[in-house]
Formats: sequence, structure tokens, C-alpha cells
Amino acid sequence: MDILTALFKALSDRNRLRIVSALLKHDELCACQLTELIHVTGATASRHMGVLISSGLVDSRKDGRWVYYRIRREQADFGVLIGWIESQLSHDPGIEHDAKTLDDITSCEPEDLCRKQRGDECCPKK
Amino acid sequence: MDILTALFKALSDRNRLRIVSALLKHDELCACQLTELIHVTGATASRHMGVLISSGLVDSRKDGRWVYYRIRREQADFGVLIGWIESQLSHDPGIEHDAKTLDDITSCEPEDLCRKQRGDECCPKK
DNA sequence: TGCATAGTTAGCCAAGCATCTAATTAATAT
DNA sequence: ATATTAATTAGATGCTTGGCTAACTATGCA
Repeated sequence: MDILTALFKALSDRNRLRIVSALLKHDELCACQLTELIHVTGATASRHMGVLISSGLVDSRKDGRWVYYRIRREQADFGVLIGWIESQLSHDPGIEHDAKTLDDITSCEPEDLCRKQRGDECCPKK
Repeated sequence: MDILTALFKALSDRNRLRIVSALLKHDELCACQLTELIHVTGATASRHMGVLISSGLVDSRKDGRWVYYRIRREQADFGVLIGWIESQLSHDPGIEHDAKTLDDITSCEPEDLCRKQRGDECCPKK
């Protein structure tokens, strides 16, 4: 039961739901990309990722300086739930808007994105 | 998206999940029965029911002095989710224990149960 | 070796929430 | 009508949480 409440708690935050939805579409995204998407500080994004990971829904992989996140689709128990969330959000206006933002975000390498986040202006804007 | 976060928030509390699970088994239960199950004051239980109702997951019906609650199974959108929760909790120790408690609780009429809650000792104990 | 930098952790604060008691509302029963 | 009572609402309190800044960790590069 506690596993379930933790899972629902992880999913009960707007920004975390946006992150989950983004990961459902892009399979693997790094911290800086998710930070850019939900528009919070890196520290806050990192905390959200921590919640999602300890709920068992998300997995992380470190590659050099970057950390990549993905949905743990192999968690068979969650498969039905994940599919249901995906269908519920498929026509959500906020999520659709995020999808467009994500296209821009993923159109440049994390390296460039991070430079942009420091104010260097490099990626195709909007 | 907000509908979804509200729904997950409603499900992210241990006592509310116990209530949902109870309603999945008994179809219809009144406030005093649910209060007895989760062992909180009537005011607290009432507040939990308010959260579940505004999430769209639960419906209420007034009958005289009593209020009965049920899962809104006709909400087609939630059907899959409800089924999934049901399967996830089917072998949960805490929920199984609640099921036994519920058998005792439902073995007497709400009227008698409420008298017992005032300390009158009437229902089959244990 | 030492600097730059992506991400996490720590510490803080304001908002939200679960719970309680007390007051209120709505229905029954005397 | 008046008292009783099931349920909700109001108000108070302590805990949790989402956000921030700042400090820390760890990785890559000069």
C-alpha cells in the first residue's frame, strides 16, 4: 500500500506529471533538458527526479557530466498505469504545448542547451 | 492535467486509499462505517470524503441522517485505473486486514454502529 | 594540477495538508 | 416544538512539500 501511495504522490504534482509525459515521448532526456522544460532551478528539478526515482517509475543513467532519465517500462506492474496516463494526457493542452517546447529543446545537444541556460544564446530560439 | 493531479493527490493518502479499497469491495458504505474503519474523527473522515468526491472518483447519496458513498464506476475514464488499483491492492496485508474489520463493521446496521461509536457497546465485538 | 561546470544535497521559507476540537447544519424522534 | 444526533464546516496546530539560494560532489578539459 505504501508503494502505491508513494507512486500516486509522485504523480500528484503538476511539474512531475509534465516530466513523466516528456519522458513518455522522448524515451531518454537529461537533467538540463527537463529543467528547461519545467522552468525551475536545477536543484528543484533534481529533487523532482529524486521523487520519481524513489517511486520506482523512473530510472537514471550517468554519462560523463550528464544524467539521463527514462521511464522504467520494464516494471511490468506499472505498465497498465503508464499506458493509462499516456492516454489521459494525449490531448491535454498543457502537455501538447510542452511537446512543442520539447522539440526545440531536443533540437540542440545538451552541451549547447546548458550553455544557453548560462545565457550564451546558441540554440534555435522558439 | 489538473484533473489528473487532483486524482493522484486524492489517491496519495494512505487512509483515502483504504477507503477506496473498502468501497471497491462493499459497493456502498456510510460515513460512520468508513470512520470506524480508518479510526479517525468523523470530521477527518468527512474531509477525506470531500477530497475523494471532488476528485471525481466517489459519489455520495444522502438517506435520512446517513450519507452513503460509492465509487463512480460509470466514470469510464477511470475504469482502467480503478481496475489497476484493485489488482495492486488485492494481496496487500493492510488491505486484507481492513477487509476483515469491514466484515465486522458491516455486520451491524449503521444505527447500531453509531451507537457503539458513542460508547454503547452493541455490535459483535472483535 | 587546477579550473569550469552538470547535478545533488543542505538549509531555509511559504503554502498545503492531515488531524483534532468546537461550532453548525440537517434530519429524526419524543 | 425541543432534544438528539449524523455529518459538515471552521479554526488551530504540527508536519510535509515545492520552491529558492548556496554549498558540495564529481566529471571533463586546459
